[in-house]
Formats: sequence, C-alpha cells, structure tokens
Amino acid sequence: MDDGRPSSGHVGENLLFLTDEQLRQAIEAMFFAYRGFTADPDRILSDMAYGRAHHRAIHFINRAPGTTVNNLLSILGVTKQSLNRVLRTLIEDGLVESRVGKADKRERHLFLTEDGQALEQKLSDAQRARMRMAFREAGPEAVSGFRKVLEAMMDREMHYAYNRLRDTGS
Amino acid sequence: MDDGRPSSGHVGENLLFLTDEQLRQAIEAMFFAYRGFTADPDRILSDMAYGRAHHRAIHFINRAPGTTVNNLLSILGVTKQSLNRVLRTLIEDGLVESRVGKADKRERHLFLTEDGQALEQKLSDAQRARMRMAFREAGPEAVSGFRKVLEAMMDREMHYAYNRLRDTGS
DNA sequence: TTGGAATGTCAACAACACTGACATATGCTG
DNA sequence: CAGCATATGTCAGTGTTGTTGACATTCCAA
Repeated sequence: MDDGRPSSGHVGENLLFLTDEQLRQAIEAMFFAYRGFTADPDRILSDMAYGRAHHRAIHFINRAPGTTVNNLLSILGVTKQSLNRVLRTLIEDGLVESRVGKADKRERHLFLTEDGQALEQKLSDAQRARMRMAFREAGPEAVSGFRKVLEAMMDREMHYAYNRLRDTGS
Repeated sequence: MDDGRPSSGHVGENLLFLTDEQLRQAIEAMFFAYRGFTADPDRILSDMAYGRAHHRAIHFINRAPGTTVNNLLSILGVTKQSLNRVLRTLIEDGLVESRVGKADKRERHLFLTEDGQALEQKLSDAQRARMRMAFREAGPEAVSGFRKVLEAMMDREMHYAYNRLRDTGS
C-alpha cells in the first residue's frame, strides 16, 4: 500500500488520478484548505465571546429563517444540549429570536435579529471573500469540479440536507 | 446581498459563477463534505481512547517519518502543549517512537512503530476509500478542479507546508 | 560562560462535543 | 379524557482539544 502506484491494476489515463499517493495529497489538501476556510470567521469570532458553533448556527438560521430547533439539529449534526448552549447565548445577546410555532406550539422557529444579520454579514463576507478569490484563481471549470467532488464526499443524509438548502436558497 | 446576482457589477460569462448564492452553496458544500471526510476515521477512533488530534499526528508522522516536534507543530498549527498531550499518549501506548536527534540532540525525531503504522493504515484506508469513491463519481476533470480550488483556499504558510509534503511524498 | 533554541511539563481554563436524566408543553390517537 | 409521542429546554457530569502562562532541562553557538 501507499507505494505510489494505482490502487487498481490497470493504469488507464482516467484511472491515474486514483493513486494512493494522489488520494493522500487530496486528503492533506482538504485538511489545509479547511483550516483556511474557517480561519477568517474564527478570527472575527474570537474577538467576541463566540466560537465556530455560533457561526454555524447563525449561518443556517440565516439560510433558512424560521427553521425549527429540530431541523437545525439535524443539519448541524450535534446534540440538542450542545445546540441549546449556543442558541441560549445567541438569544440572550439579542442576535437570534425564537418564536413559538403557530400551527404547532411545541416548535420554536428561529430568526436572526438585525444584530444577528449584521454579524452574519460580517462573517460570511469574510468567508465568501476567500472563496471568491480561490474560485477566481482556479477558474470556472475548476469550481464545477470542486463542487462535484465535495458533493460526492458527503454522507447521504448530509447530501439531502445540502440539496434541501440549495432548493430553497436560490 | 445574497440576492442571487453577481457580486461584482459586470455579468461576464466567466464571472457568473461568483454569485453570492453560489459562494454560499460552496461554503455549505465544504462544511458538509468535511464532515463526511472525517466521519470514517472518527468512528474508528472513538472506539479507542483517541480523537481527531491523534489521527492528525499519526498521519503526518507517517507522511514524514523522522520529523521533529517543531516541524509537526508548524504543520498542525497547534501549541506544543496541545500536541505534547497527544504525543505522550501515543508514545505511552507504543504507537509512536521518539528518538533523540543525532546532529542536534535537542530535537526529537518521531516515527511510527509497527502498531502505529497498523493504525495509520486502518485510518487512512477508510479515508482514502471515501475519497476514491468521490473521485470516481466526479471524474478526473473534476478532481483536478477540486485540487486547484483547495490549494487556492489555503493560507500561504499552509500552502508551503502542503507543497513541502507533496515534494517529499511522491 | 552566557544566551537562545528546542523540548517537556505543570496548572488552569474555555469551547464544544457527548451521555443520561428529567421537566414541560403540546399534539395525536384510541 | 387518558396515555403516549414529540419538541424543546435544562441540569449535571465527562472527554477531547484547544488555549496561556510559568518553569525546567538540555544542548548548541557565540
């Protein structure tokens, strides 16, 4: 293993990229890139009392305003206790509003307040700026490939969640 | 913002992909994909007393055998205290060996033991399997684009680290 | 010999995840 | 209505991973 030769026997032009070594480089690229991906928002958040978990909550509430706690839970893939800790501080600080559901009063629908939207802007501006630069540098065809690979890398349920957001988002 | 139109004024054919909405979708794709990316090793590690930090250390020690603690530190981007906690347990458990440097006896050179290599195999096999599937599904051109975008997304220093590993690795 | 670099260690702390248990309000169904 | 399920919130405890700050040791080099 890891001998730098293709993992399947035949060396076809369209199989060359599946070398174990190539795969490992891709794994490392993913690791380093994700660090860059989160670096800018992390910097902004560390000045406040918030962390990455707050960012994720804010992002998805902004993305799907009125979403329920349960829905957010399934998107974020954490326990309700973990999410609740984050949501509580965001609500206390007036960045998120929690409204009791009309149809089902057990549900809480989550919205960003003006302050919450302002922070979301600040965070996603930074993150988008980096993404935009990377996309410009890599070119349109690369971007399409980038998306394709990422989608293929997701777990099935996450892919569903991703598509649901896509459909309502744009 | 986020109105689904390009963020820059002019709508050229080669700028269309830079819509804020597109960027946001890419951000979410990155988030969901990274979860998938780490899911398999995380599952394996949770059965043992290890976590993601141990995986990273093992990965890069395997990648660059004999690397010094300081070098590993700069790659991983954590404090020496944080890394040391992880390394100590790995050494205690006989997965990593720390040898005093010949030229400079202050330095410790890190190697995986047989057990360490076995675990590394197990972890990276799982991670590569997912990556391989994603690559197969997306196709060679997509893979090239994927790599391009990831590289453009890294911080400068991380890009250097990445290239250093690339050069020695293959 | 003195200063600095590389490493290791101790202590305290914070963010973020987990499990388990329990409470409350609401909705649904028999 | 009674009973069960659902949605949410909360309390307590724990674990991993990160951080600072302080200090010791070892060794190289000027």
